[in-house]
Formats: sequence, C-alpha cells, structure tokens
Amino acid sequence: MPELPEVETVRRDLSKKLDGRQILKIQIFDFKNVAPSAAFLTKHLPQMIIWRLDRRGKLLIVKLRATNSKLKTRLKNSKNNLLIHLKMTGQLIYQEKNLSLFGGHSLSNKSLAAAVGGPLPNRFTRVQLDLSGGTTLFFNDLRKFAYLKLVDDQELATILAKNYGPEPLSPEFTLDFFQQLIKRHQTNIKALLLKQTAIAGLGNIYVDEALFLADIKPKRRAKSLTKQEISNLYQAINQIISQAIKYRGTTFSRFVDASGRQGNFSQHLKVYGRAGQACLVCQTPIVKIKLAGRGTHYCLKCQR
DNA sequence: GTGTTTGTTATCAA
DNA sequence: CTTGATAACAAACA
Repeated sequence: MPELPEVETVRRDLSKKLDGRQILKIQIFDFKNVAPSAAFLTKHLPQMIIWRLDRRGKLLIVKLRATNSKLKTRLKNSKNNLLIHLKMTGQLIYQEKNLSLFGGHSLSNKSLAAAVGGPLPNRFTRVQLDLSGGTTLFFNDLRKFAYLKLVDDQELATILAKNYGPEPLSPEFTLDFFQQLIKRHQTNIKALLLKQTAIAGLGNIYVDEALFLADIKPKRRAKSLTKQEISNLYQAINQIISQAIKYRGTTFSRFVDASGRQGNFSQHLKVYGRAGQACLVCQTPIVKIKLAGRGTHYCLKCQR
C-alpha cells in the first residue's frame, strides 16, 4: 500500500535512473487503467524524454519533453505529464541492460521473487517501457487498481488543485492550517486524516501510527481534540512521515522500491498489523476494529 | 466458498 | 452548495 513515503522512495530511486532517458518503446499488456487510451500512449510516448520526476501526495508525475523542435512545437500544449498512481499493489521496477533482478546476482532472493512475482515481464506486468541505454521500466500490478494517465499541463493543474490538500513536511502544512482543518470537521479523526483533499499522502498505515504516537483514539470526533492534542498529532504526522521516508517505506504486502527491494520501516511499526500483540509502551494488547471502512489498530490504554 | 486486504470514487442522505 | 457515511471495485490469499 504505497503511501507518501513509499511513493517518495520510488520517486527518488527512479529519478536517478530515469532523468534524461528517452522512451524507445512502450508495450501495454493490460489496457484497462491507461488513459486517454493504450493506442494514444503507444503513439505519443516513444521519442519523448523523461526530464524530471515529481510527486504530489501518492501521485507520481513523470515530466516529459519532446526531442526536437518540430515535435516541441506540436507538443507545446500537449500531454507531457505521465501520471502514475500505484494504488494498492502497483510497482515500478527498473532493470539495467542484461541484468535481470532474478538472474542469480546478489539481489536475487525469495522475498524479492514473492513480492515482484518472478522474472520480468511476468503475469503482473501491465506496461513495459524500453528506454535508452538498454534499460527497462516495468509497471507491475497484482490487482488492477493502479493507473497511468497522460495529461497536459492544464489538466495536471486542475487535478492537483481539485484532489490534493497540503502534504506533511511541506511549507503549506502549518500547525495553523492543521488546527483550522480539524476544528471545522465533525467526522472521526481517522477518516479526516485519510482524506486526500484535506491532507495529501497519508494512508491507512501511517494514520494508525501517527494517532498512536499522539495518544489519540482513532474514533475521536475531530472537533473534540484539544489544542494540545492537535499540536501533538501535527508533530506525530511529520515525524512518522519523515522517519518512514528515511527507512525507505513500509512493505506490508507488496511494496518494493525501484530495485525490487522491500521497505525497512515495517520493523518500526508500533500498531499497524500488531493486533493482539502487546503495546510497546504499556503491554496492553493492541486491538483492531473497523473504522472508516478500514482495519484500524490502536492501544485501548495509551490512546484517549 | 468466505472473509480480508486498501486507495479512491461513486452514490446517497442530510 | 457542503459534509459525512458507506458501498463498490479489483484479485489473490489464508
């Protein structure tokens, strides 16, 4: 379940590998979640150059540019932003020329094979991009939720403005903003933190972790939080997100980085996935309930 | 066969 | 109009 830290890990990895590379060929094996259409991408992506990778919340933005001036003119107001959303089980895996991740070299191991699904391309590969220098980018997705969408600058601006609130660690995410956001909502605090239009980037894992760190029960009405609690939660969110980025994200089911490796933050999780196990602070068993339609983990004693 | 997993959107109610 | 709550989607796994 890639959330902000996982997408940021992929963005940083891929940025080093992809910046300046040319797209030579695109093969689309699954057409369902490709926009505007598979035919459009197949026609327009080849020859484009990847010049930068951006991210907004959980959305990865591949900035493209044309290779020659003729093409540039034609594409001036054209679709040169490739949006990639990994949703639940999407993966972007980069492979060097003649160097399979499974070819018996050092990275090859069982957990890697399990998370990726075997040598690439495999049955989970939805799109394959052949790039300059003999390199390849595989877009894998077990469940078909993840998508690719090619848009122009105008569409991109609209999408970002409409769907994404400020994100943790950004200048826009101030304590003042956070206090006002929380005060004007009646819903439970977990549902609010999950809402991307309110705050972009948090998902189920980091919401549970941040609420534990701030000693706040997920079911609490947002409005009922005291000024001190809001401040604690604000700090908890920033701390969890920056730690998770530092540890290259959390692998719970299938997240892998651009080299197919799992994230290291899993071992730092304090409540997510620990139902029935002792709270690391007070030893009370962690409970699991359903809230906002999601599995929700918390400590009955620590979180009020 | 059943229940579980979650990011996001659709839908409906107030 | 906004806000809130819930179902639905997808596919594999225990």
